[in-house]
Amino acid sequence: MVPFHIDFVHVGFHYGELNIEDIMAFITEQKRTHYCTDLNISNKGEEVVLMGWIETRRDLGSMIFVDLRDRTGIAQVVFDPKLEGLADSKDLRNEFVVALSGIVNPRPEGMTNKSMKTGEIEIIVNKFEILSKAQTPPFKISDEKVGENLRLKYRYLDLRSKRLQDNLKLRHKVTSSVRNYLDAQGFLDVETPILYKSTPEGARDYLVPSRISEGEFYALPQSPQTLKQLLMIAGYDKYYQIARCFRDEDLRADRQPEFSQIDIEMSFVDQSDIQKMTEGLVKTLWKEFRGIEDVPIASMTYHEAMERFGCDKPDLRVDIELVDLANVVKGSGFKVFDDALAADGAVKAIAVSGCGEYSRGKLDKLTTLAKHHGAKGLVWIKSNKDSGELTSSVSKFFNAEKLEEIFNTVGAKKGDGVFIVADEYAKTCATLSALRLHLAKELNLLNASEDRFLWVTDFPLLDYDEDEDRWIAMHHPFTAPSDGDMDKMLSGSFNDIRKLKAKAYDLVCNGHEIAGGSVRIHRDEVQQAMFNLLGMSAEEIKSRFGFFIEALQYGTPPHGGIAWGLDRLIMILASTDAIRDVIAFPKTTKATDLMASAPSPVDTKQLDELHITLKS
RNA sequence: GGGGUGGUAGUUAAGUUGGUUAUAACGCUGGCCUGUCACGCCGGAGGCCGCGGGUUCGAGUCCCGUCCACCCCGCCA
Repeated sequence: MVPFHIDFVHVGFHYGELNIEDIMAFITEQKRTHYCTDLNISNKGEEVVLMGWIETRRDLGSMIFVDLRDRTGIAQVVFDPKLEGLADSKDLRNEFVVALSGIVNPRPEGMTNKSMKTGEIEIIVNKFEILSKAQTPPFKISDEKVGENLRLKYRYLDLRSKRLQDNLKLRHKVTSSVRNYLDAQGFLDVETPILYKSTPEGARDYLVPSRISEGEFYALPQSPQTLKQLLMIAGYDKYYQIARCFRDEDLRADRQPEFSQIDIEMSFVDQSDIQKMTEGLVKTLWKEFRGIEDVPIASMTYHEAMERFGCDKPDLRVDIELVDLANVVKGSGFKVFDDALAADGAVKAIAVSGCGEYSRGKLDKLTTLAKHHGAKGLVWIKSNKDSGELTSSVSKFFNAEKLEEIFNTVGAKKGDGVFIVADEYAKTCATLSALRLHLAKELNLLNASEDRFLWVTDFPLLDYDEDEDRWIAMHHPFTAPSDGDMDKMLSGSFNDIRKLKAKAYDLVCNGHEIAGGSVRIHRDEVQQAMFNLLGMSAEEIKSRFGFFIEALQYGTPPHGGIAWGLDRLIMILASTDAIRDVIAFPKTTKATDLMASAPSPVDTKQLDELHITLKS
């Protein structure tokens, strides 16, 4: 007798009603022969054993149809409750778990269901057992309209849905394919620690207090960056890992606090070798999962991307580009434009078809959007779609000819709207880039049926951090400067620190950065110079990265690598726009787990062991 | 840290200028039904209108605060 005792009563039924001996007898004697969707007309007449969940039941009195669901999908099973041993079929409810045996039967003439994979057959049940009852679920598994907070709380129910099962199956297949690709090229899968060292450069770390070393902390890795470089120093040459990474920053639709990277590093290579290897992987994946032979991958420099799209990860599915108006509006006497140009800023514009008829209200909304991105305002010119007559928010300042000239310079046509931003270069770019994407979505100008890849290369080496009043690494502090800039960096003999370029590259797909990498610094004096540029004292360098600088001195091969955002990759392949849809147990935008209620308070005893006292 | 959208039955939503007992569909539940597949038919139960204040004779509705979810900015090398 197997112990079977649950001492609480659920609404509507009691678990004790189930006979555990019958249950165990059934699953001991009757092994599952098929998954639901394995079955088709060729199995006609076979006796099969299925196990799964009740998706729906249709009780017609002396005949009960049940859609049985398992990992593969759904098959219709038919009960006659008058038959011996089948009376309990009257009690079946949604999400009950059952085991059954029956005969595969072609459905009667005219009764097939073409929308179902198994719609030509049904299983006539001759024996079954309820293995587990279920409370009425808080939502129907197949209901796609249910709010996400409820689905996150009952994630294990939502995971039963076809949508999430398909996504997780896809994820499995993609990672398998990635592993096969890299394995075939001689890459070695090496695991690196999750408990590691805090390197407060870049994202905020998740910290783990040490019990044994009082007052000291581990950090969860933001990426295995230094570790994989150490593996190169150790001679492992070609490394990869599907690595879990952690960043304690605010979340977005495509950002989770813990996520997976396809982390890759290679020795004795230059940038083009890494790009070639990456392109091979893209093409392999897109062939396998999209059926596209030799998917094209464009390339442009960071500078070009900013000039043309105002963004370092442009979505090329949107056919709108930024146009520089400096030459056209220079000395126009319009203060907003003149001031921006005088302050070394920019005046740029986009032309958008279909905006010529935008109402004042809509234009005001766009102005608000522009202000949210830091611009002081938004200048618009719109063109009547019939007459082509121009109206503008700045018609007081420009005569008709000048407006016409601006309109034409931007490449606008009859019925288009032109939007102009004059501000600091970065703000101008950011605003128009956001506007470009917003309008493309609003006006359905985005060709969602194709994926557009783009390499963005030649990133600046450094970026200025206004808050901290210092230079920070644009990619990360291990990124090598471009060949021409190496000596300048070492000698400090550069005129403009902004102009130093990095051997860094991002792979962009549909406006998502799906992979990013760089050739690394492999000489310790260069690495030292880099840390110096970042304003780190000798002491800081030693305590944070001393081990790494030292390691560089023991024979470091030239090396570089790339890391893919695995979740974003799957997201694109699954055609969803939320990263939560491709992660089994995701967190909310406040980084909590609604199902398990994590994070949560802990016992004082636990805190004591960790030598931690909470403020207040 | 800032901005936006939403929160009404188990679910999804409606709820008018503040005014009787807060609606509907689905789900749940009892009954009937041999070809359903969004089964159908007849009946029933089900509400702290997110939470806390306030205004008012009267608040789901107006005001203030707060919590939660989602989207965006900052942030995310």
